[in-house]
Amino acid sequence: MPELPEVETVRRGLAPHVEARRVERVVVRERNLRWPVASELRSLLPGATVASLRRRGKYLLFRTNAGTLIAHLGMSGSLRIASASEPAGRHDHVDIRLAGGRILRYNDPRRFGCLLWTRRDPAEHALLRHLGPEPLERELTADYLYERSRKRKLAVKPFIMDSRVVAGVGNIYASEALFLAGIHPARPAGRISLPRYDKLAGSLRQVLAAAVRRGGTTLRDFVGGDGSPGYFRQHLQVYERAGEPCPGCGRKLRSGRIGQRGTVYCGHCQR
DNA sequence: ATGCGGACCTGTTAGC
DNA sequence: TGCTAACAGGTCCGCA
Repeated sequence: MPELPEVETVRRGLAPHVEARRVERVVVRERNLRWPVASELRSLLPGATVASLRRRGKYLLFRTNAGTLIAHLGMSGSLRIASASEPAGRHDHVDIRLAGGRILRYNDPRRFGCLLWTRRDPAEHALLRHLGPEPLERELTADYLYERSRKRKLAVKPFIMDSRVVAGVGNIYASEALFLAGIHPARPAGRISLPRYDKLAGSLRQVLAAAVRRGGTTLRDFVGGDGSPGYFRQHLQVYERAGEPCPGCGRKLRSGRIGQRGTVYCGHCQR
């Protein structure tokens, strides 16, 4: 479900509901996520007040006066605001009840997500420490991508999906950005010129920003913090469009597996 | 250091 | 209609 634009959409939807709000109670129904749900959610979070909700890559950071809740939605996770009267359903693993009566509810069928805790600067947490630059910030430059890719034989698609290289880029937006930049997804990262990385950095920024503006991409059931779906799906150029005509040249879009992930591309427009 | 495959889970869909 | 296999938006870990 969630890549950077979806996580940012969730953050924007949730922020007004959680910021400056005190946590009253936490109910953990299923501890077994990717890692066990941090015990601090029950020992330290109740009574704490959320100061801010930030995002780093695909991680959501709920900063409180007692520490920071680090949340990742994995592949199928969601966080939404529920009313106190809504009964918990299947896969509703954690409820965080807020002052005012509403509930921040974590649901995750596949349980690839996580809810962790740190009392220190979250940027220094082991999971965040090695994250690459934010693609929507100025720190992601063509020079940076060019330097990091030298001598790398890895295909460019898994290269830009590596969170240590760039934070927050998943399968959908990697596919889309490479199409926009006219770069073949299987091309070795180290065999791409500086000008082409300039194009790619621009394409990444463009596609991610456009997706954020439209509330992300809803493939199955993604909904933002306010419950509405994302509307970027209809703007996808190649993802989910294998066999359809390329928007650029009209030839059939091809599909294959690159770096163990399904990949759609145009064999003519992308080199 | 790099790159690959496996692992964690459930749900949906395609194919027989 | 029903069973099975493949695949799905993520990413860490261990091994070669």
